[in-house]
Amino acid sequence: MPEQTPTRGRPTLSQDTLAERRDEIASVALRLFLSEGFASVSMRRLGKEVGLTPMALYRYYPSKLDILARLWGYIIGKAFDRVTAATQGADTPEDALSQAAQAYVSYWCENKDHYHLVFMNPGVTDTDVRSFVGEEETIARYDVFFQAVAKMRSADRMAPSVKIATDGLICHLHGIMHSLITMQGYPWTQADTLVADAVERVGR
Amino acid sequence: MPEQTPTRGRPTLSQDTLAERRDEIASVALRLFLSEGFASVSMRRLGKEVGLTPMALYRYYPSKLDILARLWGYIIGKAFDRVTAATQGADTPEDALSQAAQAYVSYWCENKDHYHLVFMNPGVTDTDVRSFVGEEETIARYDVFFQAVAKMRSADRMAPSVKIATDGLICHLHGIMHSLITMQGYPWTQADTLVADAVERVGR
DNA sequence: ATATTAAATCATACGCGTATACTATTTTGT
DNA sequence: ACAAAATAGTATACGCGTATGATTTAATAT
Repeated sequence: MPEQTPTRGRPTLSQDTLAERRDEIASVALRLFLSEGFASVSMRRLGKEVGLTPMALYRYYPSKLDILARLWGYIIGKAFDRVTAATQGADTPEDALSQAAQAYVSYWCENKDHYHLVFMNPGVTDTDVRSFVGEEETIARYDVFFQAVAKMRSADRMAPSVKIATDGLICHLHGIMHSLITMQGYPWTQADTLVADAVERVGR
Repeated sequence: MPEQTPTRGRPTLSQDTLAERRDEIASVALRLFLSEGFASVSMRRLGKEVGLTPMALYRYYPSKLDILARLWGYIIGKAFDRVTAATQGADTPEDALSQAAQAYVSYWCENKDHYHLVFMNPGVTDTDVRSFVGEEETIARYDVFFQAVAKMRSADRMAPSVKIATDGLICHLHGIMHSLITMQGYPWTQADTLVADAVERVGR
């Protein structure tokens, strides 16, 4: 039953205009969320800035959180732009991985607001995150780390040991970010030392 | 200027009754938050269960989040009860650390709701967290890990290398928990493998 | 006794995200 | 031209956390 379009009645918005308006909303939202914080920007406010009634926004996104989710890809993209840039100047595989890790962690630590937007969000449910992490595009970004680890070990990128080591490293880096950002009262060792330590381990 | 108490007017609640009612509220809140989730339990509902007007709760806690913060110590305590119990049966320092790490991570992974309550909370600000992590009692709990690492290396618990290694380990474990719990769509290596990997590294 | 004072408590109200029910718009079939 | 139909958009309302101001309570000074 291929859900055929009805012959009468107002037609749905074209995919183009739908996408266009979603983009418009997302770009305004990005600006506002970054400058004033996710929680502080209300749907009423966002609607006003975009030129829509608050409820009209729901024609384009099912919830406020979904608007945020749309920005994840963009923000993660920015983080990885810095990561890949950092690997360019490296002359050894070890150095490349080290640079990548430092760049990744320092991006999020320097942009705590981005970190909160992506990793620490209010009421982000499993399915929400799944829809974001599940995006091929986003997963693909993390391949930089797999490549770097594989090259460093002159192993195949698909080798099980590379998978374990890289998953471990990514978790480790996330843990450093998460701990240092969210538990600022604790006397942590400084980030670059922890990252260097984490990377060293991957080299066996 | 020692802020002397006025001679007229209704006296403030005694520290005892204040503490008593705070405890009463906290225990009802714990029950409800665990069974129905933090977000789903409204202050109106909590007030009704405790036998107070919603706004009367604010005489005892400045915000809903502060009620939650009061429960952090309790929940973290439960996690560490399991951690210390796990180290009892161990016969080598290596084994003790391994058991401790596995117990810590599995506690949070098995009690995702507790994890969210403590580590992933909506709108937890820096100062909020500081007030919780800053509590001597909570910080002291983490000493199990420092002790275990020190013993394994036959080093002093205060040695800088022990500090770095243990901070790194704690971050690593937090990262494993955080990543596996919040990004369930990603094909992670399973937790115990990652934890074993993390622990092995601390042993040089 | 009673007025005075300060704390405790409560009632009301605000802006939030958004569910729901309504109106407006735009198309096709007659 | 116009009725019917289906989508786009809007107005209203709900429960939320909680700020604010009014009311009640419990003590002392007269």
